[in-house]
Amino acid sequence: MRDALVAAAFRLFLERGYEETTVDDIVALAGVGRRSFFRYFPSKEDVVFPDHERCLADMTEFLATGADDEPVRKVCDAARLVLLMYAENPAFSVQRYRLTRQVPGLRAYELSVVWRYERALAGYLRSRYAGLRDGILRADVIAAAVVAAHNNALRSWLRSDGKGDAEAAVDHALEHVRAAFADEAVPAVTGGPEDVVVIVARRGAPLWRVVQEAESALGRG
Amino acid sequence: MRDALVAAAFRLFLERGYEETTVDDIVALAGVGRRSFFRYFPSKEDVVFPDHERCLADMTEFLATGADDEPVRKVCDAARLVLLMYAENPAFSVQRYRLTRQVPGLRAYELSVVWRYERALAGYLRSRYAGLRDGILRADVIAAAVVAAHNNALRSWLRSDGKGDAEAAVDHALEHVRAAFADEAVPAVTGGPEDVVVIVARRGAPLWRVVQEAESALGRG
DNA sequence: CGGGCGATGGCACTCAGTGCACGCCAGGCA
DNA sequence: TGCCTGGCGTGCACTGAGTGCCATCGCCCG
Repeated sequence: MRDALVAAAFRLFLERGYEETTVDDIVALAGVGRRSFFRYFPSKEDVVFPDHERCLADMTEFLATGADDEPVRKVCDAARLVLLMYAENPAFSVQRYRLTRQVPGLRAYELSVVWRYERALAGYLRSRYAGLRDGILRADVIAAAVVAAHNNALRSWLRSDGKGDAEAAVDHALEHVRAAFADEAVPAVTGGPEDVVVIVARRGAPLWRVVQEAESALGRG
Repeated sequence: MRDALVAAAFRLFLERGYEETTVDDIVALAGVGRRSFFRYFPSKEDVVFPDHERCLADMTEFLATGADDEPVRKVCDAARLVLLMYAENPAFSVQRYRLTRQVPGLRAYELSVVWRYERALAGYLRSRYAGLRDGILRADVIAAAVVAAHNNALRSWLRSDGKGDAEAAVDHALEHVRAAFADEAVPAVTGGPEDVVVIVARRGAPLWRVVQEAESALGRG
């Protein structure tokens, strides 16, 4: 029933546009009652994002379990869960991307979905950084940066119709964030002509990590 | 007329809640026709954010003019414009904050407003970083981080009913971001005590630049 | 004084979303 | 077998946001 409604909805959305399709059209095509639509989807927008609720639950569970000695790495891995959901069904994801790009209402809805992911990441980081000076600020900024990097890579993959290696692109983007905010060492990547690199490491950081970051910052990693 | 509608709307929103107030109620209190409401505000949500359109225009203009030798500093200053708008009218801002916190629809709308600010910042940074390796990625991440830091400080100020120094809080938050992503030097600010610093400089870098970067990294710039 | 003209108001309409009650069907029980 | 019950789907009527269209009114200009 759910799947039938999603299928009917997307057929019509792609055929004649989102705003030009009414809920009555969808239920007529799916052969079900109008009232049933709103049983399965609280709003017309929800039918466009049928799998985010599950993915958000997965992310929350992921953040609540397992090792977490490196919070930044953990939230990067959590973000990758979202990419996996998109990559599960590239054709569907690309179609939805085109739809959300040209329908302001859907873009706004997507923002609220992304916001919930970001709050999940930030909530995890806040608890991990509790007690640190500016821990909450740091948590919010890192969560925002991770989401931005992930979405940057995801969108460029979607724009290329799902061709190319999405995972590699996301890994590359997240690596930038991880590098800028890593919990152990912070390689300084500057924007201008990069003839000077400064690396600052905490006392107590494993030497091999410092060496690794140095090599990476110097482009010889 | 605009102001009258905003005043009437907020009186009712605070009195009996946002969702419990219809547009008919607002126009009845303001003594104008229902059709005129939608002339001034495209939707019921817009009446809650009557000044963001102007602020966004101000920000866009600010980014398009003046010096821009340090892009990160520039976008931080642009973000401060938003704070100024909030600080112009603390009582109103606090009321609106309480409203948006408890009405999901308004929160979603606010997200789309924030998103437009973020895209303005990112667009500026994208043009400044054009040509750099991963320039677009860097632009998006920095814009997201700046917005997150700004909002973190802004919200904690709003939560305290507009007491305290909002500008100082935002300056502090933005300084974290500026430090992490500065265009010239990138001091690595981590959460803990930074009592050891390792400096690596590329062969061929001017010595004065190395000294400069080191001082900056050590927070003595 | 008459003719635009821009701002306002009224009216009817579409469509999303909701509350309510009815019908249907499956399963437990005497 | 007949009955009760609880959940699921459905039809219906209603509210309220948002829109298109046209009438109206005040105002400036020739």
